[in-house]
Amino acid sequence: MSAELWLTQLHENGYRVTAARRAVVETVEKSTRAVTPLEVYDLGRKKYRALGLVTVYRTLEKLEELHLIQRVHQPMGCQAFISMGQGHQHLLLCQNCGQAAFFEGDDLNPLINSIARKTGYQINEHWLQLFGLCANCR
Amino acid sequence: MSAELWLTQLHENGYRVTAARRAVVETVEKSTRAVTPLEVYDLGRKKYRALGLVTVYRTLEKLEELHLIQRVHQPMGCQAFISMGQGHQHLLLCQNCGQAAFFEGDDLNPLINSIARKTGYQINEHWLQLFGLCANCR
DNA sequence: TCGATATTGAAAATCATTATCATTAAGTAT
DNA sequence: ATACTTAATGATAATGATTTTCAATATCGA
Ligand SMILES: [Mn+2]
Ligand SMILES: [Mn+2]
Ligand SMILES: [Zn+2]
Ligand SMILES: [Zn+2]
Repeated sequence: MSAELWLTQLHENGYRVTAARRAVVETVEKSTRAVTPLEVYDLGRKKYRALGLVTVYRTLEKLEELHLIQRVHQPMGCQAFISMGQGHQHLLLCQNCGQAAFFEGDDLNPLINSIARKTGYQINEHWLQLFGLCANCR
Repeated sequence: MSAELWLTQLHENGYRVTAARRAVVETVEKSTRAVTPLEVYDLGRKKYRALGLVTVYRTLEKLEELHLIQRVHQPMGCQAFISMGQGHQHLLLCQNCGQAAFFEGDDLNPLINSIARKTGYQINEHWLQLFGLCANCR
């Protein structure tokens, strides 16, 4: 559904909407877990047979640049992407099946202020990620 | 200082203490920022001329396995290591010079419990990392 | 001191990612 | 709807980081 929005974003930013990009966008947008370029390639080829792996890399690059997707870091590797959540959200990942859930409501300000005072750092950003087992896998 | 402890750890776990490993250990242990294998190689060769890059990779692998070092994930790349903090600590990294500071005292339990309830996940682990500018760079 | 074998570094092999380039096709202007 | 400019594509080659192989060496317990 929102795949169309992504394609609109691409178009509005001067990029052309092609069959290859459709396949990539639809694949990544609908996934509820982080997908690697190779996974996107395999899944995307079911939608568009001629899709090339190189184009997957290039399209993911553009989607990341437009903040439509984000890179997901995990113990097993950091070359996976998932759609960007709405607003200030973080990820909760299933260690067994990879299922991702977004959450919000973390309030790190007290901690951040305290650390800033103690260390003298100016703190600009934070990464927070939770790992566990989803309802199905636990 | 604590480099000797690391070497002891290696020895106690059945690994031999060699000149190459000394060079790697002393380099990584004293660094206050995350270092890549290539950086360890360059710095380590000043201590032990014959050091090979392959040995750096192999030694880092063992140090990580013994929980003496940890991998550091950053926007620019995830192939860097820094000594493991004492107890439950997280990293605060300078976006300019890479200077790392450890901090503790984060209490995510209320958040984690709340998220667990809402999502049905069993949460086992969390990653938290702060980014900013150190006192020198700000 | 000796000897079994873990470790080493050079070189070759892998593997993921990136660059080239001739061909195709998106999208605007006609 | 057609033509045209040029972004985009995918096959292929190149790159670069990490791993594997392997013969030579060095560690460390006996
Ligand atoms: Mn947050
Ligand atoms: Mn914590
Ligand atoms: Zn799961
Ligand atoms: Zn700094």
